[in-house]
Amino acid sequence: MASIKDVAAVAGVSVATVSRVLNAHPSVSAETRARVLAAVESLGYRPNAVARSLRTDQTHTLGLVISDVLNPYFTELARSVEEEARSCGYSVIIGNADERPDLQDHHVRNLLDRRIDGLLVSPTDGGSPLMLDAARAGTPMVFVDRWIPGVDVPVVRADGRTAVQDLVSHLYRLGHRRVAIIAGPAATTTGSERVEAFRAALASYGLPLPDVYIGQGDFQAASGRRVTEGFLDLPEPPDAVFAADNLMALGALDAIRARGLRVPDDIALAAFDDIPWFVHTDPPVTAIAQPTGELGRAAVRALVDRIEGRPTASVTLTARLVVRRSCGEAGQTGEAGEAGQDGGIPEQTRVVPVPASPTPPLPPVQRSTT
Amino acid sequence: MASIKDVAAVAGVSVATVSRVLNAHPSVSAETRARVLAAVESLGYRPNAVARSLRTDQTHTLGLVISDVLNPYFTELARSVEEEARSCGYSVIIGNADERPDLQDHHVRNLLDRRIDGLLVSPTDGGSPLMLDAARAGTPMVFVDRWIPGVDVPVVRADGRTAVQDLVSHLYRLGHRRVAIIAGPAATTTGSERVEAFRAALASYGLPLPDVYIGQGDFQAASGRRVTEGFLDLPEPPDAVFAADNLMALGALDAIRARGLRVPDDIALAAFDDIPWFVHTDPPVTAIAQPTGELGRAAVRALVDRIEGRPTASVTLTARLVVRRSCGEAGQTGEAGEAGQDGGIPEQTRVVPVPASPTPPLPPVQRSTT
DNA sequence: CGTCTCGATGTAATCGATTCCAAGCGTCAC
DNA sequence: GTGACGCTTGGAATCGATTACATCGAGACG
Repeated sequence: MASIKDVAAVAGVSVATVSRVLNAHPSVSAETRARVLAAVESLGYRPNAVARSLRTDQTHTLGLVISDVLNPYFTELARSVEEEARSCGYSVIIGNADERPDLQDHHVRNLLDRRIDGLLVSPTDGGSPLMLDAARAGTPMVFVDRWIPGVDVPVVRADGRTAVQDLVSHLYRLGHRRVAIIAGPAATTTGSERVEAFRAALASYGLPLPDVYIGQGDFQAASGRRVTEGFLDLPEPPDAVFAADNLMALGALDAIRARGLRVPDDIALAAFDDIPWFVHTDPPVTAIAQPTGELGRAAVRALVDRIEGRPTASVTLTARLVVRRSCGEAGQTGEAGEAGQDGGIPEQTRVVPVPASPTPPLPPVQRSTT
Repeated sequence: MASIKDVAAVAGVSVATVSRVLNAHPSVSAETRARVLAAVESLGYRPNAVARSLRTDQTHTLGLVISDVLNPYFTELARSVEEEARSCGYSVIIGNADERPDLQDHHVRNLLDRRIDGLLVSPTDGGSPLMLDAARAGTPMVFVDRWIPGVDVPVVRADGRTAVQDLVSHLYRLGHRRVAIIAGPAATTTGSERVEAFRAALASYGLPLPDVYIGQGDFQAASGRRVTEGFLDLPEPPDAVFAADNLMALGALDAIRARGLRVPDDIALAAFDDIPWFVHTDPPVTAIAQPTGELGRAAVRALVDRIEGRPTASVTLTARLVVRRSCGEAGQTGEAGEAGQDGGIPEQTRVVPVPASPTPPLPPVQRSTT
């Protein structure tokens, strides 16, 4: 592959001049520039990004470490991250942790070794020494979706408390009183937060959340199935189940169907994270939708700000409840084609008109500087 | 960040010796090795992969350019590729083309600039000059799923002809005679191949595939919806629709539901590419399943072979029909929990027991050296 | 007409590794 | 005693770029 030396030789100039032309340095005569460009063209020369990175100490690359690519929520997040990064002149290298701390560490180490300019992480656990060290050492870093408490790193996430409150209100009005949750790993913020929000919302209706109604999942489908089976084996099974992510909801659907039970007649189901498929499941699943694309874009902007030395703010957006049929038929239906998803596909969906809620709603967007 | 020089200084040796220790070169005394390792440890030194790549002209990185990350088929493919690559000591950088040739080119160029060791591509179109040049220039390359005819690059893919034949046989037995297809872009091999296989299978049953029953899609949900609407507007709409990928099937479901029609009573639906969600849609969707994980692994193995100078073979695996309920109830039901997907989730599924087929079945696996 | 300035270009150092070559030194055989 | 050999180790070139500094020539100005 042709190098800058070859170009210099063909154009009859020094490598410095070639470099100047390539980097749009002003002090190159028009005539020389043309000659160099012609040489570049004729050789099909492309600068070696590796050499350039070594010299400039910049890779124009962002690392993104996510918990599970197979989860449509993270897939969409990854996509929006790449899109925004590209428009900012950065590439993205994705590391998939599969919810495994060791794999997460592997990817963080790998990305750091490659000298990425900045790191976007949705941590799988409470944080390995490696990640904490990196943060402390000044690697530009931003947490997205999940975060690690006590680390001085901006966080871009969605607050689901209002939406969870709306969900509980929805369940309550449909007559559900024995409600259970399939929780995510306690080590993740989203895992514990969603349980707490759910518990608080239930409490505001005077409903308990007994321990047997808290199933420990790991954000994967299989755990949703396992936990749901446990619920159904209880002497007094719940009449509604809330899955803390979409894959565990899928597992729950599996388990319920395997028992020959019907949603929502025998048991209601709702999920955190909305995905296109939920419109077409049997029945369509009521879910809490995060502004995923906006989350990804905001995270990239925050990280790029940090990389380029600008002040960086944490961003909190709000999630919203999307009512479908999996918790029971509300008074009204709204069956026709409705609000579209990203691609403009008609969705069988109703964004809940903020039902009467005993707790004050949160402001739609919070911003705080870190 | 500490460099090899710092390590050398701390250990009281030259950089050459440090490098030897790091690369497990034999001629270093045990005592020196220990001293160097101690220095590495105390400094938290990690070798700079950028510098190393520049010197060795190897990045130990594979590029993967896929057509659409949001398509669960490609997500799973990407995941298995990364997994296998990791076990071979390579990292993967994914480029998402979003079915856009310009984006595909952007990513190929970017990956080439980064001097990846090899390229895995599922081309969005017939192939840009850029990609053809790269192939000709000797960049180790392997096509996966889709390919570009006439280019001397190994192909790893699944043959769906048998499965399509099985599908048509299934449709025929259920009484469907007016069958339509939502095709992918003609520029992709999978786009045209699936139409041809479908047409051939129909012909073997004496059924026509008139032009009005061939809808032009682009592998995205919106096009599936649009094409299906067109079908339903025909004076004589089809009684069965075959979508050439899962996203277009999703769009078709949307369109059918928006008309208030029922699957399979009013119209049957089947899809190419099986995904976990198809088990839980209303109704569960009959689909042609590719051995996605194996495809990804085989592709990586082929590419690594090529990179490391071993002979490389094209690989063709076979897809199989998975019968569910979206084409109508067959004689039997098979309602209980059944064969699992990758994660072991019970699926409401029946792998078709190779129905009587007028054409001879293909051998299960073909291998040919390229 | 000499010098000063400025634009255009080249020379060479540098980034952080790897690796060839040479050198130092101890040991052993003759 | 000395030459050869082998084991360790260091010096220095190298990969392909960027960039500070030097140089050179031409035009401006006193």
